[in-house]
Amino acid sequence: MLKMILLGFLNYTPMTGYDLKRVIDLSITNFWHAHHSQIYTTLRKMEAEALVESETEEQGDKLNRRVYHITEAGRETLHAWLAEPLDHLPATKNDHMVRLFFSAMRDRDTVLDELRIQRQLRQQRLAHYQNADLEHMVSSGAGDAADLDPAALLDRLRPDLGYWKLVLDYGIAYETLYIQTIDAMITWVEANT
Amino acid sequence: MLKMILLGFLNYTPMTGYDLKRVIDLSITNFWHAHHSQIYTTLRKMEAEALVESETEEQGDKLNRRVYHITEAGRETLHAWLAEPLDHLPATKNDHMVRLFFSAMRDRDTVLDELRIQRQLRQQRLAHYQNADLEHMVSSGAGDAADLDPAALLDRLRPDLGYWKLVLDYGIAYETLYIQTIDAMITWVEANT
DNA sequence: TTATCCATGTAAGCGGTTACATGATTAT
DNA sequence: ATAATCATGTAACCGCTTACATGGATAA
Repeated sequence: MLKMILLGFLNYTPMTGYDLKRVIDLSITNFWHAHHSQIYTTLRKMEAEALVESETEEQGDKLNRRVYHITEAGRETLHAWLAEPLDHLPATKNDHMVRLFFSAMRDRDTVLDELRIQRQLRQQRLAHYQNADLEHMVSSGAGDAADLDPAALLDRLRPDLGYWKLVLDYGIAYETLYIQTIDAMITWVEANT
Repeated sequence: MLKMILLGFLNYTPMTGYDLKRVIDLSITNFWHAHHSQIYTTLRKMEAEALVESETEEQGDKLNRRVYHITEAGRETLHAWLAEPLDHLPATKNDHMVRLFFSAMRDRDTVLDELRIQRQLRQQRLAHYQNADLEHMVSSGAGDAADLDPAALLDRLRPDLGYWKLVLDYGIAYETLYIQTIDAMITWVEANT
């Protein structure tokens, strides 16, 4: 999966591992994440599989940048992956719900504390989503597309913007629901324990 | 995490690895899951850590059942884990949203197919949740609590039932929202691509 | 001057998946 | 007769986290 994500971003423009880490953290971080260590090692594996190639940008006394670009084989792999519709529900994990499941054996106050903390964190994430301005993020170079000027970049990514907004809207709807759910949970715990 | 889940269930009653696999799949499966191979190996590790102990039930020509029970150290570990409120948002992963994010480079029909397939799967899960009858599941021995009769079992698990229902209600609300979101996505794709 | 950003890696180890392997019992 | 359920394991491998390690450039 991470391989496909890296191919997905490299399909826009060549980037370093550092760039990829940043761009993931600025976009799909709440649907997929990876530490830099994993990204660097995965890129090496992908190069061995000929999905990407890299050139080291020599730059004097600074640390060299290793810039990766997607290969034709990489593009094919990416498109093959996207061509086959996902035919099962992605597995979800949610520590908080698991803990809630076992909460009859906990202190009432601990449960309430946890619910309030989670509520606040969800609220923060929601605010972050709501303040996100995709067009601005793209044109200010969040994607950092090499040698293009902001306007040209925005133009090239115009078709993507619609899908990115769909994903963002889902994030907003999800966090909103989660907060409502937590509120109902708090009310129930206060009344029934 | 899996260790805590196993402790959580063993805290109700002693069980085999097979039982634990089944009870997880009947309860929190949509918030956490594990293959039987992982459960068996994890139980062995937990026994080495003295969190659980096991006895092998000899039963003639049938395959022996290895019944695990929680130890005092296990109970302490479980309670310590539950006592500390979760202070960060659990990481989420969602292949479908990641794929949607990259969907500008896909065929319109592939995207729509995928959305419709995902919608159907979500609908099935929702129906499953809506048909779930917690009291019936407990009293008919889904938990399989050893030597207790259904009525006594239900009585003992009465305090848990409230929390289980909260988690179930969240599941219902989540799937409902997801289906609505997919519908909006389908509409958008049909109109704009 | 202190912290953050840029930039890249290695290594140990745990978590988790997939596949292999076996075999009796019970339900359709 | 066939499939599903009960029941337990091993092994290879990949994914992922955590920690270690380094060092220049830039901003507060």
